[in-house]
Order: sequence, then C-alpha cells, then structure tokens
Amino acid sequence: MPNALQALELEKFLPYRLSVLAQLVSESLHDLYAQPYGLSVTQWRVMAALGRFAPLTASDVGQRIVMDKVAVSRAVAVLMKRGLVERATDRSDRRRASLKLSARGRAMHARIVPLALDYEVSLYKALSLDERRSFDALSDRLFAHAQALREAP
Amino acid sequence: MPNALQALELEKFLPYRLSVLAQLVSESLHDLYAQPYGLSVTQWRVMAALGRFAPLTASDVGQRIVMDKVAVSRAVAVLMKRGLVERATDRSDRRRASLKLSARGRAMHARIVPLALDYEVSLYKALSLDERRSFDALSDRLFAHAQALREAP
DNA sequence: GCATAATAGTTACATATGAAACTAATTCAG
DNA sequence: CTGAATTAGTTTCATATGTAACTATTATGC
Repeated sequence: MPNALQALELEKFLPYRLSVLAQLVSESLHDLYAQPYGLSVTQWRVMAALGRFAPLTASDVGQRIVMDKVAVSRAVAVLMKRGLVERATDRSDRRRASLKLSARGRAMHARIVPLALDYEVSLYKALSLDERRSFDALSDRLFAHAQALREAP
Repeated sequence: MPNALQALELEKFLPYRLSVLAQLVSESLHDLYAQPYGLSVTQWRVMAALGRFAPLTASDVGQRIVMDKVAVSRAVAVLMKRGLVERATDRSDRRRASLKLSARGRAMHARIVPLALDYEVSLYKALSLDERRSFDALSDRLFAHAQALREAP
C-alpha cells in the first residue's frame, strides 16, 4: 500500500481544531469579566479554584487548574495586592500558606460565576442534551488518553 | 425555584476543560518537533499552512490558521532567516508578497507531517470510528456556535 | 490629478509566560 | 544531632504575545 505522500489538512487536524476552539471560547469568556473586573484568565482561574475548593495552598491551586507554580505565585501576588485573596502561613509548616478568597474576593467571584455559567449554557445550546453528554464523555476520554500517551509514549 | 447559589465546578466547566485538553494536546505535539527541528508552535503552523496551501500572502496565512498578522510576520521573519520560507513581492501590488516553503522548508515539512499525523492517529485511538466522527461533528458545531455568539452576543 | 482613506506588513512597547536559579523551611540519612 | 536532600514558593532572565503606532503602497472621492 504505497502511501507515499501524506497530506496534513490543517483544518481537519485534531490538535489544531482543539486549539482554535479552546482559544475562541476562552477569549469569549474573558470578554465577559476582563473589562468590568480587570482580571486576566490566569487570575480568574485562581479565584475560581479558591471559590470552589476553599483553603488551598499555592501548589494545590496549581494542581487543580493545571497551572505551574510560577504562574500561580504571580496571580496570587496580584490578587492579594488587590485585596481579593488572603494568605495565612501554616503554623506547623511555615513553607506552606493556605489561600482563600477575601470578602471582596468572594463578592467578585459571586458576580462572575453567573456570567461564566450563562456563557456555558449559551455555548451548549449548539448541542442537544444527548449530544452534550456525548461530547463531554468523548472529550474526557481524549484527555485521559492524551495524558497516558504523554507519560508512556 | 430558588437557585440562590450557583456553583462553578471548574472541572466540569466546558471552557476550562477545552482549554486544558487543547493545551495538553498542543504540548504533546510540540514535543515531537520542537527539539529535533527547533520550531515553535507558531512557526510550525505557518509552515503547515504554506505546505498545504502553496503560495499565500501573510494575511492569507493568518486567516488560514487564525493568527494575527503580527504573529505571522514574526514567524515568517524567523523562517526566512533560517531559509525555510521564500518571499516574492507581487509585481502588480507591491504591498503584497507571496510566501512559500523553500526546498529546505519542504524537506523539513515532509519529515514533520508524518510525526503529526501519527500523533493524531494515536490520539484518536481513544475513540471508535463512530465516536471520532461524532466528536468531530460536535466540536465543529460548538466552534460555529461560539463564533456566532461572539459576533452577535 | 491629488488629497484622503484603506490595506499589507513591520516595528515598538508593554505585558505575559516558562525555565531555571534562588530563598527559606522541613525532612531524612547516618 | 547535623549536613545533604526535598519541598514550597519567589525572583530573574529570556522569550512570546497583543495592541497600537508606523511605513509603504494602492484605491477612492471630488
């Protein structure tokens, strides 16, 4: 079977398509909270992680939202300077510090969450309920498989 | 129906999941060509566009791969310096310049394409053929819908 | 024709990001 | 115990990216 010339059709190439879709969605969402609340995507994700999972160390945040510790550290620095996040050093291990949203941070979080969920709802309107479930399941499997490939290529 | 507190479950939130999946896949692919060929994701995409669509202007490239003209300009500058891309100014409109891969660029492109396609094949092994078709169709619809939302929110 | 607007592409600046070096605190080996 | 190795987090540096200003060329209105 002489498959001499393989053609890369970029517009059908899965990694490319995933990248373009994710970027479009991420930017659309960012449009909703960037201007009114002055948050970057990174900063918002840290707030979302803290809003959902209560006290977390910086490392915990990084694991939750798949972000390296440097990025977390920088986002937290900005959020603390703005009084949106509070830090408390662990008394038993002073390398660690647990982070949580401040009252102001919780208030902002509470205003952004509905925007984010509304956007998700409107995005999912492209799909029926069954299709949505199907897409979620398939994308989960792709993710798990991509991780497995990366660890043992 | 008192839906007082809406919770954002980040790990189920579509924009977040798409972003993490796309990033993982993009990095995995980058691992395959970054070290042997010294290309960034941006540079490789420009080469892929030129490899597939023959002579293109910088603007054409940008439209094809959803990249702004500044990013294209910078990638092309690097690729030309490395002798991978050739530029020819349009004689009838000297603002334009058509771009194509050089012989060296074509050779490199021909070596990377199979790596990329092999990766795609192994990634798709997470899904059956039907599931793959389903995922492709659903993600296309999500993309089209996200674009429509962005233009007319 | 000629001033004005539009287009292709580049450059400059400001910000974002990643890798690696670094600091501080804790754990572990002997 | 005490010095080496680990861990949490920050800082530094080099690179990447986006926005806006700029250059050069072509199209348009009058």
